[in-house]
Amino acid sequence: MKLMVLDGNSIVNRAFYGVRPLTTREGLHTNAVFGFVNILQRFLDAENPDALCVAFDRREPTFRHEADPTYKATRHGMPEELHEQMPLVKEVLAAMNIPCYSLAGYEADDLIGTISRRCEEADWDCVIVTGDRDALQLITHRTRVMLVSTKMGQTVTANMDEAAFREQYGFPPKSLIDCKALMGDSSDNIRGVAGIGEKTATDLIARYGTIDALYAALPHIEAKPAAIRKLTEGEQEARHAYFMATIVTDAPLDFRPEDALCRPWSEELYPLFLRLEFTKFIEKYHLTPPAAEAEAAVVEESTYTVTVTHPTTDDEAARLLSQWRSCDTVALYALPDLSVLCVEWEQDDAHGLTAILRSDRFTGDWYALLRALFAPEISKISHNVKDLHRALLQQGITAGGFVFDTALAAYLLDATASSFDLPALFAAYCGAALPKAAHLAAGVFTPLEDAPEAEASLCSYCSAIAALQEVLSPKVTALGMDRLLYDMELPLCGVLAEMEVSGFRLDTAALRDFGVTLRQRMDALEQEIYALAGEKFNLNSPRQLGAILFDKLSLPHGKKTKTGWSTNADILQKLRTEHPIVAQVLEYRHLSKLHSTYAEGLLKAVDADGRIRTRFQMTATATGRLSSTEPNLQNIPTRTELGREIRRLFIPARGCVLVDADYSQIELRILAHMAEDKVMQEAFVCGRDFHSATAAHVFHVAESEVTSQMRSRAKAVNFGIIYGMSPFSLSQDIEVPVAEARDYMDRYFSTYQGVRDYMEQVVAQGREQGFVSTLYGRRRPLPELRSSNHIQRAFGERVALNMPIQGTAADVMKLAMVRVHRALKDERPAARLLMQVHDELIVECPKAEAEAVAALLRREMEAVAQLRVPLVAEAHWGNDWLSAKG
DNA sequence: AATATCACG
DNA sequence: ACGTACGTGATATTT
Repeated sequence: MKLMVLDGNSIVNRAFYGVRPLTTREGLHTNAVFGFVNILQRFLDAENPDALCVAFDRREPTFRHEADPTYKATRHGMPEELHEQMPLVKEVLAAMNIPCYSLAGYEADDLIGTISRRCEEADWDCVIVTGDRDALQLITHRTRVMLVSTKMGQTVTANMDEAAFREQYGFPPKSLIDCKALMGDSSDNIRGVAGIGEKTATDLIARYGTIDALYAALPHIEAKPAAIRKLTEGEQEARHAYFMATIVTDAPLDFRPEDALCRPWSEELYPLFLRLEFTKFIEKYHLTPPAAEAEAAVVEESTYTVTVTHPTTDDEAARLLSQWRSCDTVALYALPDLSVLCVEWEQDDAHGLTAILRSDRFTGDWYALLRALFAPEISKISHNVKDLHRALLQQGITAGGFVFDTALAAYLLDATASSFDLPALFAAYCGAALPKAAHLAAGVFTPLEDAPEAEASLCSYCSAIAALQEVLSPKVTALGMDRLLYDMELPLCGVLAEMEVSGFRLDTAALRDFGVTLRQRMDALEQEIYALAGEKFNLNSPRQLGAILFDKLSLPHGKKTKTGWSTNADILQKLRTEHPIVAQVLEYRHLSKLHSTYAEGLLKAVDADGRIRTRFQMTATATGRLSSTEPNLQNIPTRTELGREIRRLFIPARGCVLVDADYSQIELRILAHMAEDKVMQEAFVCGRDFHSATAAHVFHVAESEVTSQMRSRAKAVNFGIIYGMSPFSLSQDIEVPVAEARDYMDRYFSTYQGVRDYMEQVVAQGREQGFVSTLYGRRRPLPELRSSNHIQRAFGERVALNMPIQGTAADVMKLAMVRVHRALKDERPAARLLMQVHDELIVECPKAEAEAVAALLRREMEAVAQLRVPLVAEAHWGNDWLSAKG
């Protein structure tokens, strides 16, 4: 039999500092609980013990404190965010039916010592899980310690048994107490023998085993006279330290190993994890609501859901449509291909009327039904409205009347949430789980009548949309985000859907050729590299490359990664002069990226009509930006000559041109506006080139005197400011000493004092409010700003500086897209928006309209906002993306 | 599934 | 004494 015992305080501590801050939507900190459950689960899986328990310290003083008031006096108490999580950890353990022990006057260590001895007496094995090396003294032939530590942000464990201990220390585990008696322990504030450190102590104990033996032999031991004197003078301290460092193994604890035998988890775990928003765990362990609760839900549902109808004829549909037109709103849930629709609405105080419409069972005109349902006259709330818009557009229907989107609302409330799918939102905001998505399982909805669980889950998803809207919409209003939702995000859905459907034409033949050329050059380089290395290896494996560069060729290595020495471009760039192989590798990497991601990658995504269609994600970023996936068209190369060749292959439809418009320095302009920095605003109002103007100010020269180096450094600082840089990171970027970088920053801030004050203010306000926000009220929660971990706090500060700027720019662009779309529809209906790349829009239009469309783009983009500096957009056009960029 | 690298704004 | 810019997504390798 085997028992596992955890040092609760030690593991919770590690979890707290190891896991980034997590809070529930209510603001409850949960990172330590999360990390604790993770660690616990990991060891349960690995050890599979028969019994399990956890020991905790008490807050009151122990017998050691009574013996010595200075014991642990240098420790500071735990931070509040950690403290508030201790009861939660214990709640979790209680719900898992895992016994917890603590005892007045004793530390967790003493209980663990006692528990391990009781195990041994009962002929059980014992595994101790802790991060505290002190526990190693408890190792015996039956007791092991799993020592948890953090290496490079990764939790690693060392399995310490008698052999492993002896190998590391050179003496038996019990002698660890003797060793500590001599060297002391600074973390517990135990002094030990003055002047004896780790080295001497380990050495002496390895030779004599115990302090008793050492002191008995003291007069004639082999050691420096100074050491002997120190030992003689320090004997009393040594005896005291021995007492302090000894873990008690016979505490008066009411415990037998059988008491801790593993039992099944209780039903309380589900509601608890739901409250902590640990939906990942709920899924992983397949937790389900307690039976009583499930019953209640069924009862509630049966009184709530009055009727489910299955209209199949035009007449039935027409009756429903007229009802829906008179409704305030209807909730709508649809399968991705619109083959099944579920509508829920209220009428005359009857709740939860539900209709399920199936294209395969519908005898009337399904297309006409779609047109009518998605006309603006029916106000609809749904989840992922953009995707509905797109599905409808593919059937030739331009939808209207979407008045709410549960995913977008939840995104506005907390853009950092990990998931915005319906079950996750329902769990977080309605506190209950949605039944399994049986209606989404392949083929289930064909015989719907024979699959009642599929129909039930379909209805409950639709119901969840209605329920979520009730909860979310007042929250959105309360946080002042109505404009963001109703005037920005919702109108954008239709615009993005059209862009996704339009796609971007690609010169596929030329792309194929380009890929072949790249492949040939890669093959040649590969051979040269193997020749230089003197052997063949996998060039795409950073690990194998590292072995060649740093082991075989013994080039100087820079940074370490988790698996070896870093071989990234920064490092290789610095090694360029060391060996000819380096430049070849860099060249190979460059070609290989273009080949696999762009040549091959894009070809795989081209549709039959020669156009490539991305998907815009509206809820992916923490700042409010869009993202582009499958394929990502927001990272098409532009920085190298060869890379730009890819852009040349993005072309307009026949008879058309591409018009490309981008905002000039939008983020810096927004900074000048938000910081109300008069000097920076001035530079934008009259300045021709903002980076030169900055350089002139910072270096105290006339703008005509600015050299290209001065300008490029000023530019680096300008960008760094937006990212919340430190002198160190600036120095890395522009490759100057840290002191010089600091000097630039000092000068920058004395030039732009408004920016300096703004930066202080935005961090302070973020810390107080717990979030930062854009000009339009978009928020990002920032629990990191209150973290007691300085690395996390520093990260929070950089984010606090960046998000309002990046996010405001994203807001401006979203408004611009809605305006541009509307203006094009009104004035240039033959033109269409194709792409957005954060500060850039691409439109495809008839050749003859290029100039007019360019003017329209500039006009609409600049008119979005009236800032204290001009908002400037530039537009060019051409026969491919590269030339259209101007 | 995690890691390293590199493409973009 | 730390560890280093913000925000993304795709690919290939390795576990």
